[in-house]
Amino acid sequence: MTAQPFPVSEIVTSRRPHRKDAARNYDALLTAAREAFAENGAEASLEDIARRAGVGIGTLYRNFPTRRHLFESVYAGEVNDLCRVAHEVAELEPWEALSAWLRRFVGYTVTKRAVREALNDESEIFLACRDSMYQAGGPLFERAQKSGEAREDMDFDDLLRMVAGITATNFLDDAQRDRVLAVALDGVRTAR
Amino acid sequence: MTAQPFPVSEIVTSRRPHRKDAARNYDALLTAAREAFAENGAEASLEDIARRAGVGIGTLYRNFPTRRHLFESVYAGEVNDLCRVAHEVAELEPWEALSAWLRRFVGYTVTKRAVREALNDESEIFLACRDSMYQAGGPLFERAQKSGEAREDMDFDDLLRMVAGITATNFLDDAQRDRVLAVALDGVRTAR
DNA sequence: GTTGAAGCGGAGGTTTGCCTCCGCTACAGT
DNA sequence: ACTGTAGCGGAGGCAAACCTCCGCTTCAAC
Repeated sequence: MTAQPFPVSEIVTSRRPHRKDAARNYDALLTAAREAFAENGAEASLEDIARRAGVGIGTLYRNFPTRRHLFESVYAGEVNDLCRVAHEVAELEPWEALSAWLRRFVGYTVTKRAVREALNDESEIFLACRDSMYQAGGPLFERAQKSGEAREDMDFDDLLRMVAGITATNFLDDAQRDRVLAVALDGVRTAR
Repeated sequence: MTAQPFPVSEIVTSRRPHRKDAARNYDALLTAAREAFAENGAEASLEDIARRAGVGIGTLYRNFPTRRHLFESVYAGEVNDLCRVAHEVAELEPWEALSAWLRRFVGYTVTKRAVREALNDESEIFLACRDSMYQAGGPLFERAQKSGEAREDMDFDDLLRMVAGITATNFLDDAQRDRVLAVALDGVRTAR
């Protein structure tokens, strides 16, 4: 949520301010935005986000001149986390590592809800974020392919979109989501 | 698009008017709405729909008092079609029948785009539509299960949500969508 | 043809969200 | 402690979409 020394955050447009109160507001906005985007999708009301964060609408616009700036900052934060997780799971067995990482991927609610709208987006930041996420997660998939556990006739982009699509859907409950995801991943796995 | 003698349409709220011009407008609205919903999701502008249909906004509201009436009418039409298709494919081999039906399911763009928002909806009409769709499509799935081609540890609702989720996502192109869908369906199939 | 009623359509009031602007506040450097 | 400036916040103007209402049009029954 705050700054961290990872590739993606360098690119991100708006910088966390230096003054103490301002920095607090910045963080509050990011948190509020993540919540709002998760709840209402990428179209969430900016005024509502400012209200949640307990700041004026002016403050929101100063930190994030456009809705896109805000959205991209939140998105970049999640991508960053995912990149870090990819490093953390690298020591597990191939398939285990991949599916652990995908489970984390599922947990990122902003991306989950908005990825459907944003995944085709051409903006520089989105592309950069996707790149670094693909660089972090892709090897996990390739490793699983090399070890013979993941099928060869699909690529990492296919996989991510599949998982994103499934997790963006409404389910009766979390159990159903997990069940469906497991079925789909069985399709990714080669002969069991 | 117009009236047809199938279960669901009985329940639908708004009736096609008798007068010739009125009936034409009604159909035009339904067509325009389907287009608009497919393009912009369930939040499409009603004024835009009226414009596309070449009628005044007042006419739209007379036929469909609320956005929901309109949406439900379009939805019901697609459900109807799907029910009919289910009968048509009944003579094919079990797995073939199921996947042929699902391919048609994928083609229904309104449902596809909006199902994610609507599939948990509690409205009477939605429930009724889902019921009749499940009654039409469910047997195809059960047949595939009995013949040993579909796994037993998931139900038809799981399957539909999985397919809906995947097809509602953005893909680079249709080829990718088909590829991903095929992978997921491989997960549904039992040992090949 | 006449005529009554069903249907039409869009002007306009209302709401909701976007974004700018500027007088006020409070931080941090000296 | 003082003070310049970065930062605050919300009033208010604008745009978009919603929905109602009512005078005009057009159908179809006779």
